[in-house]
Amino acid sequence: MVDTSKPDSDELRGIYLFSVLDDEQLARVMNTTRVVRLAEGQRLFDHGQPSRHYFFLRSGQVKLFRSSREGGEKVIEIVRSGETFAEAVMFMGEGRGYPVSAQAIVASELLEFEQASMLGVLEQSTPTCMRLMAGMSRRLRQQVDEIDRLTLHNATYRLATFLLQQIPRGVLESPELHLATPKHVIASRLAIQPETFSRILARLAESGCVELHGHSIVLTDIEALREIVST
Amino acid sequence: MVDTSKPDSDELRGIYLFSVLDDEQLARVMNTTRVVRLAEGQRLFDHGQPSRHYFFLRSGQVKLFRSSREGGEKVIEIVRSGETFAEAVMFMGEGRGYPVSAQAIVASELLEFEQASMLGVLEQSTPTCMRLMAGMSRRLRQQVDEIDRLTLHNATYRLATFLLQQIPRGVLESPELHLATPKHVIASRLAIQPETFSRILARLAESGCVELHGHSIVLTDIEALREIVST
DNA sequence: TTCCCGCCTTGATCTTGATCAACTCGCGAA
DNA sequence: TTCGCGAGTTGATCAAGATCAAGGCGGGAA
Repeated sequence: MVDTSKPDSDELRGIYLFSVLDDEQLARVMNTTRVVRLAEGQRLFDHGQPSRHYFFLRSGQVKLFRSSREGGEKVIEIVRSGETFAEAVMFMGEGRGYPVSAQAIVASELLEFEQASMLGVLEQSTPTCMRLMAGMSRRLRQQVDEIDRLTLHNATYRLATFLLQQIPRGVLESPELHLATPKHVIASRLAIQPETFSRILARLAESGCVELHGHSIVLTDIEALREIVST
Repeated sequence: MVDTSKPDSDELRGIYLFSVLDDEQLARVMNTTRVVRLAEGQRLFDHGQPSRHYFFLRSGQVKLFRSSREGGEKVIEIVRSGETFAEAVMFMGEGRGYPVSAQAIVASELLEFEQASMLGVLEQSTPTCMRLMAGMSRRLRQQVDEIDRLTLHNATYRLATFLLQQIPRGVLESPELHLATPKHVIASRLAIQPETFSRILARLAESGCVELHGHSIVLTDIEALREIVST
């Protein structure tokens, strides 16, 4: 059961970014920490809005996205519980604001931290700097992978890649995936229209790669999916 | 005239990332620094290759790109003289290697630094950590912008955005741009095929936005370009 | 100077995925 | 239970941009 109250130091130290802070540093972070609850569909922040906080998702699901004037929407990332986000924004001050918008996909509970206090802590804790840099570096690489997929590969490839990534660690054959996220959100994450998403999935089922049961998908032929991805 | 020999401490301190190091730290960096010269078309490193160095481009031009099995190529970034690159790779160890390939577009001269020595320096210099994090944060935001353009906007929008970004600081009207880079490389940077790139440029000329003179482009109607971008 | 090669352009056609439209299904509320 | 609505599916058509093909042009080498 997830705690729905003020965080204690144990919970904070369980967050990778804070795991090496001493008591005094942790206290500084904790002083400016708030619990935030979002209803389904509720916005946390908007693209361009001055950024003063970063977040840890205790429970629920949050999407980070960009929207265009014409009503288009591209999901940049689906944040899952146990992850932090918007930490990297800290270093641009309030300059250009958040680079994306954030909205709860389902009712969610978050911890909100102040950038200012963290900056002070970073000055003192080199190991924490290293942790933060490692995280940013990983995300940078993921973004390059994303651009690669978007420009060098088609929609079927992207969907197959996504499905393979969803396989839980350790499962070797015919895993059953439960989509905890509405399909149209996943479609946007993959830069595919919902109709096309549905059609491609149907085609994969047709060819025997997968079996569809509503929100659950059985990958009946992983090798075939790997084949699509390695082309 | 650019120095073609071993760098001195003045040159290194001119590099933003090193600008706040003390003499001893700078010496450590300098000890493992090499000068690298690349002929036009020469590779510096390949995607996936174990990463032990990062670089500063003294002169010339280098492209960072991804390629697909089918021969497709997407330019992720065009590095210009005075810029550093591959610094962010430092934190993943030699884990998955360079996330992109690097190749000289024209004959280039670079400084090559060892990641290992820099990691040691970072442990000691919090201000340098801050600089590095700021740089990574900026790049992260640029990548989000890139994904936004690729998924939410069409090729004409991307090209117009590119042209507007090329306007030198301070120039207000009808600037003349000199493309220092082959058009097919710019096309790849924008995820457009060379033919389409050429056609769109022709259409912009047709409609009076720009005037084409080989590698030089006069933006005769900046407002019209802004209009395209703000749609 | 001439030749040649690679970059660029232009034209014709094709393909992927978007768009428009209609319908089904399942679920929550009254 | 029925209603209504949003998500998802399926079908028909469309359009942006890719691909295939054929020159033109310009710069470097001999």
